[in-house]
Amino acid sequence: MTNATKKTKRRHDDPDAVLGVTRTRAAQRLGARLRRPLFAWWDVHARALPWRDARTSPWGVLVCEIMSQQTQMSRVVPYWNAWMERWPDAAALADAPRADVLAAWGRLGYPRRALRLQECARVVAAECRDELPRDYDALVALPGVGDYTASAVLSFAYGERIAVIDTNIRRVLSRAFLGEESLGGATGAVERALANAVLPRDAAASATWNQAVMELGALVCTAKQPACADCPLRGGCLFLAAGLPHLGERRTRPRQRFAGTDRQVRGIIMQALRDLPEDAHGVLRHEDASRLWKDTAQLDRCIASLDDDGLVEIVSGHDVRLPA
DNA sequence: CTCCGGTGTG
DNA sequence: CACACAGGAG
Repeated sequence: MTNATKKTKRRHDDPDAVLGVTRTRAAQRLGARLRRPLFAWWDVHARALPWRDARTSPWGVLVCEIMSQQTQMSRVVPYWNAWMERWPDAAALADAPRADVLAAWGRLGYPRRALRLQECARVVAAECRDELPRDYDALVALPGVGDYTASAVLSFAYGERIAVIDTNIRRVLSRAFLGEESLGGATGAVERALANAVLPRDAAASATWNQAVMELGALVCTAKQPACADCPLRGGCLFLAAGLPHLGERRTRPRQRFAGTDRQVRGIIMQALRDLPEDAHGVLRHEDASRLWKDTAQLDRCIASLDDDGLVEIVSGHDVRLPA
């Protein structure tokens, strides 16, 4: 899916139109006031993650962001280091066998991300002269790149002034500036407008702001147990002032259990394929696959869905292997 | 809104 | 055991 209609362009970004002039100005004033303590905190507490090295290419930043989708940074670090050494740019990744790409993805989870990353690499290599676009619409049109990832690349790799909105930033901004929890679900117009209202006007400062707010959400302003005593925003945080109302509340109803789901079964199959012995020549025979899961109907359904997703290939009718 | 992995943490 | 985690696509 590469057509431009799959993702909507950013709209409703004008804070005045969504929040009203008064609330917008109040948020801007508070944001300006909190910037200094936040940046001071960032200077001291920012984690020394490898992709924060100034020499990291925009492609390297993109790889990091894709790997980090729904995955903790600490788990990403070793994968990113090995990945960038093996495939330093889009052109290198584009030429790799899909089976190698999926195997290298290892236990990061959501292996479709690996597939999309390679599709993305092929587009960038073939259509963009191996150079990642510096344009929101072009980025968001790439496979596996949504609003968050496009914004993160523009802000962190290119230094453009754009509001980055992820789960951490939503939580921190909603708490500090609105005094309430960010409820689950899609990002609302209010949250988007708020992010734009408090984003520093200066481009360089805006990139630091995005990173610092995100880092604060990861290390201090966490979902369940925020360390308000250690927070650089405590002097102005509306959520703290209100007594942390409804701390940890979510609108989304509890997720389906993992045990017994297709996700677990698919994961087991992918793991078996990654860990196949050498003498298997990359092929998992159906007889061996059926020992991975008791419910044969579910197993076969999952193999079929993995095949549909391009994550496996079915050979000789019912054996399975990673795609070439 | 649902599906899509795997792991650290309380 | 429950739950959150630098989301994206159908």
